[in-house]
Amino acid sequence: MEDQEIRNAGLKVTAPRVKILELLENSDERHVSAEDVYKMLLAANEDIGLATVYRVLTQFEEAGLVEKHHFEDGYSVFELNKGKHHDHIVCITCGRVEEFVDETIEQRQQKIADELGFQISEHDLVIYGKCMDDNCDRKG
Amino acid sequence: MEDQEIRNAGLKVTAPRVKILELLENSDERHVSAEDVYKMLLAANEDIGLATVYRVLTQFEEAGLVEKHHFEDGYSVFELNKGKHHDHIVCITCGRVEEFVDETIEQRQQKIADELGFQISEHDLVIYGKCMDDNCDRKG
DNA sequence: CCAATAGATGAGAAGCTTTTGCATTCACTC
DNA sequence: GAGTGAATGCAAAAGCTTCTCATCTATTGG
Repeated sequence: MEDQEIRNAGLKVTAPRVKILELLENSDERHVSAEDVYKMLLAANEDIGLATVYRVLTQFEEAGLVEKHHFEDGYSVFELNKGKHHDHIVCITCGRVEEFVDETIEQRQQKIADELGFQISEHDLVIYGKCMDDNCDRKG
Repeated sequence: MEDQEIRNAGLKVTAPRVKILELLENSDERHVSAEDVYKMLLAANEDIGLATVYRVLTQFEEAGLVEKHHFEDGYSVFELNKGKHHDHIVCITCGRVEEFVDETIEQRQQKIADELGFQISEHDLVIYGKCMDDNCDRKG
């Protein structure tokens, strides 16, 4: 049940929070923007304001339920925190996002951070490129 | 002379363009925002509008004179293109940016991109962490 | 089960960075 | 040096996100 997750986060169990969490858990698309969530809610006939979507997503992030990423698009995307760490590769043309994990890179990153005096607490690595998808022109 | 670089980029040699390029070349800070540039121009008693700063920086980027990065701050930063590729590690607290190059990571990235069907034409890798700088609290 | 209260919500306004429209000004060509 | 197309400054607008505030609701205790 989503209720408990929300309660554990120290938040009241309200309709918007439950609906948004359900949505994130059932969405085909793992990486969604606040606007995406808002549109999905409208499509599901839920009367939830965009401001609330932003507020709830931010609270979920603070509670560790979701992760927020910026990428180079001008807006933020959120994804359900699945516990295991992973990095992202983002298509600069169509916005497609793939996840990956590479132990070698992890280790090198750690080494570089150590050398430069950085503590990778909020670990977040993004590669940007161009994907070879057939319909790689506009987001779809 | 900056004039030739600007001319080579297919742009008219105007005061704003020369001033901004000079500024980028002489600034202590390699990674500056449009706002930073604008403020530096004001400080130098140059009467150049913010819109022009954005336009010029964008043109410089298209011409390959500078590189633009977003990082997770809400605004973009620009740096003079020094030709040699490098990646960035950014402090999520104070915004400090360090550059690094790691051949192993380069190779692994290439491999990952290949496997996932991405072509790394616009190569851009960013690590986010927390730096251990003494005055790591607010940008400065 | 109801009242009290701290917190949550919706709608719109506001904030920030970046872009655009337009009249004026300027760099380059002849 | 005049003509022309590009460049500039200003203000307005756009796009994403946050804030304000009056209203409403989940939770707690009686």
